[in-house]
Amino acid sequence: MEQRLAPNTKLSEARLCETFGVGRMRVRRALLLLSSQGIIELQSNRGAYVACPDKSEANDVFAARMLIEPPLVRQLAQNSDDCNLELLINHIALEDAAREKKERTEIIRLSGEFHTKIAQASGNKFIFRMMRELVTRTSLIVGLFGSSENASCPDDEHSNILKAIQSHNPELAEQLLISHLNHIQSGLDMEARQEAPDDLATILGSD
Amino acid sequence: MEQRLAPNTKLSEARLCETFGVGRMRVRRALLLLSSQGIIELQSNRGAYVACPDKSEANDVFAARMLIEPPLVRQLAQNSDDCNLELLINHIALEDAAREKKERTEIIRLSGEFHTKIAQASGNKFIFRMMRELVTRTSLIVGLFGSSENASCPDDEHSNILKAIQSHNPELAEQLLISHLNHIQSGLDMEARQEAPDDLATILGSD
DNA sequence: CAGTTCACGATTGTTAACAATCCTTGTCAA
DNA sequence: TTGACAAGGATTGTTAACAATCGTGAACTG
Repeated sequence: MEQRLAPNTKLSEARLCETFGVGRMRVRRALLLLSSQGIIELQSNRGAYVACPDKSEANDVFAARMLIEPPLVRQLAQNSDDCNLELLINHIALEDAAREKKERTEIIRLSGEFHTKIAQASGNKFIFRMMRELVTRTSLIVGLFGSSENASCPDDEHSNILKAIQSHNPELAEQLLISHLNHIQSGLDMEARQEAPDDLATILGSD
Repeated sequence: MEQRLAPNTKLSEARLCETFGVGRMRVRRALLLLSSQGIIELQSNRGAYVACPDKSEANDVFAARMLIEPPLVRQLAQNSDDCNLELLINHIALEDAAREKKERTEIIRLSGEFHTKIAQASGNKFIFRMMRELVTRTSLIVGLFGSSENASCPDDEHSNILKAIQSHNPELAEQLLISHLNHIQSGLDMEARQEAPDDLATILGSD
């Protein structure tokens, strides 16, 4: 989920209608759904604006992830057969390929997706949903506060985390993930929020 | 959030319209929101049915809560001043009062609310939202699989948990909460799902 | 009698017109 | 010049009619 729309951008119904060639009803339904996920904010009689998380919200997101993800990875390292991990193994391959081809857009997308796939590998539907929301929100935040170069997760930390999981080393896996999250968070500049490029492209995956 | 509607009950738009005296648009919007929270299930061209979690989903819910809630309570016991806990203290008073008056409905409602207030006391918006969804889903499950007598959380376990938090005893608080969740889960009969009373009353709090 | 088909009623999905609200802009007065 | 105010346009919220889909039951056929 890449950052294509600047926060606070207004999403007018009419514009979305013609952009996607779809009726107003569909657009309004999509906007309602997006607002329920906190991706946009609906203001009564005023329209929809893409969410603009502030410093405090950013901290909350990372605190929530810090609460959930480490024990999740630990648990995964404890009791997971290679069958469950196939998803993650394939994912790392995709990430490597994208990094080799220097497809920046794809790298960013996959970088977030890795974390949702960790949740998916747990096989728990609710944990998956929670993590997906948190990762989406993290993408928004990184797009807002992130320094331009390390917008993606640094280097091959993902790969190392997976290796720790595969070798059934819960402590290491957990520790690596904690470091990883800290790296992401410390790569943010909480003061000067930069304007992201206003692109207006394909967000709203399925209406 | 009490159980007033049997799972798999169909919610027809027309019926909801006249029940709540509101236009079809409002109803549809509410249904979409409820479905996004997993409370109901929307089937295309067929209508809305209240969700009917199965055994596996029930396990997932408790697993997710087991992952999140214990460290949350531990954390709360570590760094919380009495100011943050005022919410919980007042809540326990409400529970006691309701239990004294034997207001069964109110007891059940407050019993779930205690757990969302724990999340609220953390001050983290996202954790609060996650916990609220999990508690709602737990209510559905308890209504489905719960033995009739212990539909609410047993006795004064809530009160003991709060005391452990107030006395800054993280280990005890965490342990009490784990036991508490286990009690709730073990009070369920996963085999014969009983039909809940079909009442049709005020769900859909705010349209 | 069992099974299939078709038509009708009921319900949901969609569209378009209408109402209400908000924002802008132009005007006027201090 | 600046501020308040009002009119107009633009945008969102709502309603009601229409279209599409689904379930049911009767009629028909083997």
